[in-house]
Amino acid sequence: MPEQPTDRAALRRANLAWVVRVLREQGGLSRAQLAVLSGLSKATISTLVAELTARRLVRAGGIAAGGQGRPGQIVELDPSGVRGIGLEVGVDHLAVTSVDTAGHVVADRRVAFDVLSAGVDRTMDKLAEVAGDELTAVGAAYPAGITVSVPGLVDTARGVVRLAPRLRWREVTLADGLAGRLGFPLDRLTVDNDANLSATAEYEIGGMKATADLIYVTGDFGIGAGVIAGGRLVRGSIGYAGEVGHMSMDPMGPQCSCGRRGCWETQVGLAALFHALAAPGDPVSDPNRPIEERMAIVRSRAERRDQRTLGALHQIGAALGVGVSIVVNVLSPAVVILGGYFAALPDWLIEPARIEVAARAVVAEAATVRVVGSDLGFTAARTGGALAALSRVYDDPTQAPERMQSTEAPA
Amino acid sequence: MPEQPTDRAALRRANLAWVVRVLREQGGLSRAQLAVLSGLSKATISTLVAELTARRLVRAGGIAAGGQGRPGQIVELDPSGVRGIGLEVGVDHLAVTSVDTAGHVVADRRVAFDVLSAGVDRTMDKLAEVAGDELTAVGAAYPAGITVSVPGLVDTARGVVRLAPRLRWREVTLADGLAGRLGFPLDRLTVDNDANLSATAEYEIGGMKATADLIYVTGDFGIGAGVIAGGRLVRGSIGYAGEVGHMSMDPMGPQCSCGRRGCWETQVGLAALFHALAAPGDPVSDPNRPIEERMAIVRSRAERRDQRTLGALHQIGAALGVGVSIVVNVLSPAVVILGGYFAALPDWLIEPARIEVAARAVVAEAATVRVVGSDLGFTAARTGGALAALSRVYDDPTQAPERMQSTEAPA
DNA sequence: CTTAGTTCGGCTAGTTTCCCAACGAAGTGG
DNA sequence: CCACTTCGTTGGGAAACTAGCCGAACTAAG
Repeated sequence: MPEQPTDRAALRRANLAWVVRVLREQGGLSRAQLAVLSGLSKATISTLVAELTARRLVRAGGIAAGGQGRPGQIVELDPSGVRGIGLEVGVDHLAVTSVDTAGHVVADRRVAFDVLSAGVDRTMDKLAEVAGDELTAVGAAYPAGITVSVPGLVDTARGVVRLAPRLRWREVTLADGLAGRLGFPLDRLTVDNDANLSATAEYEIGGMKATADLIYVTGDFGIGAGVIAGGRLVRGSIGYAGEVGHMSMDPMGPQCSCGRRGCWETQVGLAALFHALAAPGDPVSDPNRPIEERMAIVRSRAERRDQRTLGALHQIGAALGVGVSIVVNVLSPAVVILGGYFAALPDWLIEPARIEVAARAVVAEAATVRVVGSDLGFTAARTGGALAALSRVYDDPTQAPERMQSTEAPA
Repeated sequence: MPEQPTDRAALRRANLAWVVRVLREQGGLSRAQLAVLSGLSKATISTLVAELTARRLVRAGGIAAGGQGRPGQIVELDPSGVRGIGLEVGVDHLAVTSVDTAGHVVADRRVAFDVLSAGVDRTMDKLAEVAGDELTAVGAAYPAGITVSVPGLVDTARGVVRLAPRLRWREVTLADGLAGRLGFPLDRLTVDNDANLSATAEYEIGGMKATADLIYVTGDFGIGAGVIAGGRLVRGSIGYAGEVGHMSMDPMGPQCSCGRRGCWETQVGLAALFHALAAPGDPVSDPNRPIEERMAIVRSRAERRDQRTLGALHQIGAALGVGVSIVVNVLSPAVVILGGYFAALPDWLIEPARIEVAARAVVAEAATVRVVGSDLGFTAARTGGALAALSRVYDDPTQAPERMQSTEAPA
């Protein structure tokens, strides 16, 4: 099981990746600055930059202003060269997002689609169609990879969806199916859990970017978590880390769909929310309305200080905080990011959650752990997928194809 | 914060470390086998082995038997060259362990010492004395490092014990104090939490060795956990990961010393055990008896099928399982190792815990996660410390001093 | 406007580390 | 004893980084 030892090619790869990583974190830098930061010589930096330019990962930027002496020529990421593509399978929609090397979302499209009635094959057909459109739109840029976000347990190594109750999927060989339909290489097509990818998105470009220890909690009918520890995604031994929805919170709690009692999901899942704040027949509980619309109704009621709504939200926020405090005590993250519907009702859910966490975390921790709403909204998972796809090239820039010699136009 | 880029020295270090790591995991191998495993050339392997030999990390072993052709000369770790030293501060004792490169414990000494009445300074004096004796005993071998295990929250970067309630320590600059007293370089002296080090020991040499995702749970008055995910210790943003003792398990549970209700510790800590299985005045509850003796009494009662004892153990085992199931759902480890007093009563605590975990873990997980008792007993923490100290040299073999040229005796 | 000073980035020579190919060494099998 | 196989070393060569020099480009001062 020992990782590969390092040969010279790996050394080069590591240094190319280092340059890309620094440019990504610090923005444009001159070669001289890169040399100082890296400890490598200017000559080495120049060859690295030349190779990255040939691979269309970086390009010449402006001229560094100010200071004495010859100004440096800025080297910056080239947003036009490479794209990462994220796909998303939801219960009632499919979506695609494309990000450039700078981490900017250059395309985001969501199409309504009833996955349940379409079934696996027709869903894959449609997903391939959506992905194919985006691949065409990418044009001359190199599509570094495609990552599919799925709300369920995923065997990432094989690209198989083991179990996605909400989609009624079980043992779906999604990576194979898509690669075949798209003619896209299988090794650049991955499938992952939505919470994991959302956590990745928050880590890469979210408000708490580059926080090495963070946890993302999805708020939906099911509750899941994506865990990043020490700057690396924690998947667990069989890839099922973050399945926090079925933590036992209350031995006497209500029955859960999993058959047990008092799972966290029964306290803070969307079903619990609707049950707590609306009688049957209330439009808020109408499963045919889009979730954003229902959230808007809840928000307006809360703003009108409707007592039942406020009470329900407070109760759920508190239960949310109790669960979060457990995860905090296990993992000691710097920040817990609440996504999905939690982020849609920040004023009423996150504040009570914060109070519970502060009261329950280990003393010294309470002062440092932050609980915040996601600002990526419902696009977090697919954006994370697109970023994860990009990271293939970030981690090994030699994956990007080398451009022909710069055709120097003769005078 | 990008890590160091790779220069040639780092390349060499990585390859030296790779050889050591493989030899540690696979035992002795010939140069030819190492070349095949690594993908490096035989020539490169030869130079790597030569350097490691000069640094006394490996030595020539026997001759590989069997097969056609010239038999290979085995290269194996040299147990005499380097030592890792682990110190342990307990409430009623200090201890020291020394391990060699093969991971074998070559010395283990425990001295009774009342830390509470001695206070911080006298404890550090005594600890330095114990460590000094061991440094002398190490002789010609190179002491790679010293790691001190403390039952509490530790700032590992600074070597400061932030809070250790059982020792009544707060903000103790242990690394500085010891380094000064011992004349040992500060950068090779670290302080860490006992659960983290126990997890390290299990990962390095325990029965579940090399399991990349494992969790170690200490059973004592306080409950703590050491988390290894993806082969790396998870410390959390401020180093307080694994503080599972104060997870809220039951909103209506008994009062905890931390002031809240229903913490896991109140259900499965040693205090809960004694409370459940003995009336006041019972010798089992006598805090002046050593813990091993009290456990022996409990064990004999359980073997005699004493009803109160069996009931208490079953109840605690079940609560143990509920808590473990939460951690399992968050982290999806391959194994949960129960240490401390849990390991002393395996037949009566671990089996009920297993049943709860199987019933509560996410479906697919229940089949794969294992719950076992530690077989390192009460020495896990200090052994882990010694191994952690060794890992400094494993990770960068150039830390070990280079021996003079092999003084070839003239004929 | 000229000159001095500073910094940038490319260039060349040199070092380190790894790779390749060939070869002697040390066994087995006939 | 000889063919055969495999091991580990050796020498030549390539890849990648280093050191230091130089022209280029800009600022500052006279």
